[in-house]
Amino acid sequence: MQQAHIAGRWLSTVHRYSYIFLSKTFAEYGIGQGQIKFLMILFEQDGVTQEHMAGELNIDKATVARAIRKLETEGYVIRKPHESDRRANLIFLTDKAKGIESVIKKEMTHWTETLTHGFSDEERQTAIELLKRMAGNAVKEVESMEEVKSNETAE
Amino acid sequence: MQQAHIAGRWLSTVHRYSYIFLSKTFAEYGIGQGQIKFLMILFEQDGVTQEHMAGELNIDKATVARAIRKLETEGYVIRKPHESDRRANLIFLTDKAKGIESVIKKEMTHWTETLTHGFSDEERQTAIELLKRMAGNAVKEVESMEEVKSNETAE
DNA sequence: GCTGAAAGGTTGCGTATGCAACTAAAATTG
DNA sequence: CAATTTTAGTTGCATACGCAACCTTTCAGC
Repeated sequence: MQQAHIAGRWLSTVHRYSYIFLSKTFAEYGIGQGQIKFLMILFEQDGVTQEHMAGELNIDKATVARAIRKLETEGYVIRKPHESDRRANLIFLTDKAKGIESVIKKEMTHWTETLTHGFSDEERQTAIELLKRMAGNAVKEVESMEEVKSNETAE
Repeated sequence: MQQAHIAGRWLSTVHRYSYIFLSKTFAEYGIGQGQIKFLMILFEQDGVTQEHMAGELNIDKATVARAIRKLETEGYVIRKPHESDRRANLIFLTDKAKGIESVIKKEMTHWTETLTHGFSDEERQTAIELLKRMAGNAVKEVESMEEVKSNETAE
């Protein structure tokens, strides 16, 4: 085996090039790479809170707030106040967003196919599964670091 | 198979949590996540140009310039003018950097082990190999997009 | 050897992100 | 039910990054 610490390098390269690709691809729609993931969530389940998205994507709620605001400004989503919890908003797709749903999904699929070009079906499946497990491990580790920290300050 | 476009989600989660972990881990040394990759390059080969690093990591030369400046400010590297090419600098590690080389490598290995927790040796190996191929595919695709663009403007 | 193109670096600007601090509205608890 | 804690969201600040424009220096072609 090579140096174990080399994994992060490829990960970081894939991430940065995904950023470049998605930014260029959706620029003509006024959508940045950072907003796509929220649209993808909404395509699955429309009308959720920002908190829900933050939890679903394991992303900071401040980042959610800004991404949703940008999408709202561009006319892709609207915020409706939650009827029984006045702290929360529910986020809904507009027709403008629904109109480009298929384009977005097509490009996302295209990018995944690009990344896994030359992979066998099995390798493609394995790649996704291993990445999912890595994501789970990453989240668990960082959360355990935070627990340690909050226990310390509580003493 | 699930939706193909789901791969990017895990990728992005792993990347963001790597960012969080590495930022926290190296904060006490005055080193950010963004500088680590350059130190790793220098641990392999000391005394290279910024251009070399940009090529090696497929990273923008402006980002290299800023990361190296930060490392220089913190006393981890020095820039020496290239003796035969007055445009270029050669970047060398200081003793301060060499003194924490083992710590950095240890933490990087630890993080990789965390990400691949519960993986068999074969899965760990596969994960690294598939990521490497994905990175290669990503770079190739974006470069081909740029070629198309420059051909268009040249006409 | 000039001239124009290419290469190495830097800086300005914009985006995506995390963290900390904040507000306002629930929810919990004594 | 009043006081405290938690939750949903926003804003300020800092970091990492890409792209474009720029400056020097080097190189290639004539």
